[in-house]
Amino acid sequence: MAEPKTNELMEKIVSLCKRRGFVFQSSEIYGGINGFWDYGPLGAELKRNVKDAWWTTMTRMREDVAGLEATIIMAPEIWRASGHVDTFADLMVECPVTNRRYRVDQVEPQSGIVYYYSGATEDRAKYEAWLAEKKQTPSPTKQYEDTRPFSVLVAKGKPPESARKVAAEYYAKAGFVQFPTLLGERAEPIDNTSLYSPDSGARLTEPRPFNLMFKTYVGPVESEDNVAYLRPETAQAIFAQFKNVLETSRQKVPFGIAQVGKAFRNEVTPRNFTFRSREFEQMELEFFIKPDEATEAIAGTIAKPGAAHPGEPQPSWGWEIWHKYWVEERIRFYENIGLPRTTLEEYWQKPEELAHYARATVDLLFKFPFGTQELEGIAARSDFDLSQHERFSRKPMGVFDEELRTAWGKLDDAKKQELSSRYYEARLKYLTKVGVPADQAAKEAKDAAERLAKGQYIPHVIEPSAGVDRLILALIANAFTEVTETDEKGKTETRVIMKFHPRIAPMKVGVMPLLKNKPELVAKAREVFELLRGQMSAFYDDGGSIGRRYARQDEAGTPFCLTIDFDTLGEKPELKDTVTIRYRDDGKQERVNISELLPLLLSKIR
RNA sequence: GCGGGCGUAGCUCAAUGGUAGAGUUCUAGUCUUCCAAACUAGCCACGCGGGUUCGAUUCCCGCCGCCCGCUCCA
Repeated sequence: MAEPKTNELMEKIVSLCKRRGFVFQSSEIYGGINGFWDYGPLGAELKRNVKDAWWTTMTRMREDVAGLEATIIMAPEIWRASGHVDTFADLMVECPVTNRRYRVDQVEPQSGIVYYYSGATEDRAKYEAWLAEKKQTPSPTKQYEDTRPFSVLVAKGKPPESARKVAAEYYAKAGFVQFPTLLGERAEPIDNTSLYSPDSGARLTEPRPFNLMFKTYVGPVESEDNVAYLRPETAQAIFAQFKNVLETSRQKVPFGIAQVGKAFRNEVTPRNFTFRSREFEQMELEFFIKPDEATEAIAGTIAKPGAAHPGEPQPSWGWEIWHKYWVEERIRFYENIGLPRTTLEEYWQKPEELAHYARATVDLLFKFPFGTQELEGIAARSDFDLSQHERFSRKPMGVFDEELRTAWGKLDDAKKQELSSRYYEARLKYLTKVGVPADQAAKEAKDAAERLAKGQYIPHVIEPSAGVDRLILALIANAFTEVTETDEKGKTETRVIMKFHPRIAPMKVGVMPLLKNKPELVAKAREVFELLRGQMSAFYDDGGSIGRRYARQDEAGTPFCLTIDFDTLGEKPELKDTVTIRYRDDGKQERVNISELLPLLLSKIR
């Protein structure tokens, strides 16, 4: 149940975003287009600041990360290697009870008895008991019957109750009725049908294309031969260019490749303002590490993570501690741009929730007004990605590690044997999982283990992957502050202050003359404005009263306002060439000499 | 994708089968010595398309969009 309060808050945030020019609906004059959003003047500055902060933190401030900017459209084979095409390229049917999807041509034909139902009505006694327990009144719009026909296949010899159970689940799930009484049951034997769900027996949905990737054609001819996709994530480009970056950046494992860019997913239901959009931007790092067997050969042991930030990277770090390291680094980043740790949640995915390639995944969640939702996922992806690209492209993705070769030579035989066989097992497991025939898999795994002994391996990956647009939304929600004030006449007024961290605030400073109709004040204010612009985003404003201008800047989230008054001009000689700096969050004011302004402000926004 | 609600100035809301009004914002001006002051003037709207009708913002249908619940989110 959504609290009405949170809806109200979201509405206020959406309204402010439009009113102040943070976010507009895409193509609004044509009625809008679902799942696409534009950033207005303030939103564009905010987004740029956030991306710059990420880029600076992740690449410029680190010696072990290099940048990349790849294209949105890439060779379609990339998406076959990554697994994005396979699952979704064909017509799919869905089981309405378990929601599992099947390729329509891969549903095994079944035989048995089909139980047909013409619909269901509400079991009022159960429904009312349930309402009483939940202390709710019935919804006036609630219908008490569902007239959609439904059918279930059960194996011969099974009792009709098993069919009824599935049918009841179906009707209850669809929402018309909570406690269905089934109508019009009749049974019929059937042979070799592919219309029913292999897991629940429920009648499958009509086949429909189900590909969440946007499709286009390269070249003027729209044929199947030149189909291409808009990338659904930026990560794959990093893997595809791994070797080129490695060779040109003079990096050695462990190192990372960072990229910021657009990605596209044809979401079934975009929701929650910009949170789930069809066109969105990602900030992704793929951090390549040695397999644990190599690390152990070099360092003798594998360091394990504790509860705290593990500190500076060490040669003994295995994948687990690297993973923990990146989780902590990413939380620090959010703290640095004004999202306190208390607004975030860490969610360690359970083994059964993990994607097929992942060894561990931590979601960093933000407490949005509409619920606690993912901002970033930090996945330990093993060597899955590079291995897949090696298999599909037939280009070697392994690296040669001098350190490993030297260390390996000094190991005793027992240790060599142990590490070798662990590496062999891991490779075998991967190869088997992706469908390589058993004898071939065994041979390839053996080759890989032999290469390891010579200093060669396919790096493993830790991937911190963040959504820019949902981060912007989080920052806006976090900054949004309402202040209600009552003046001496008893009139209450609610004002909005956007409390962005100065580092990411779209406008850093507002410059204004105290009075607009005094040319000396205006001239001096323009002079101060010229001094600052170019060094930071600055806004000159002389419209309306000074209070109105402050309020406007508060709503835009500008952390500092400078006011030029008669003392600036020398009315009080000791205050000549000083201005008032006014702070957004508490309205406090200080006098600052113009010559000190630039260093002072720069120190606050960096 | 299913079900429900909604759609009138930038925003918040009104009225109406005979082409719309307020507050606020915004713009310009007068004034104004620090937190949305006052006065004057001005700009700006019936989501799109079809139907019924002499006439539709109003009634009906379709589409688009937004919100809510389910679903989806590799």
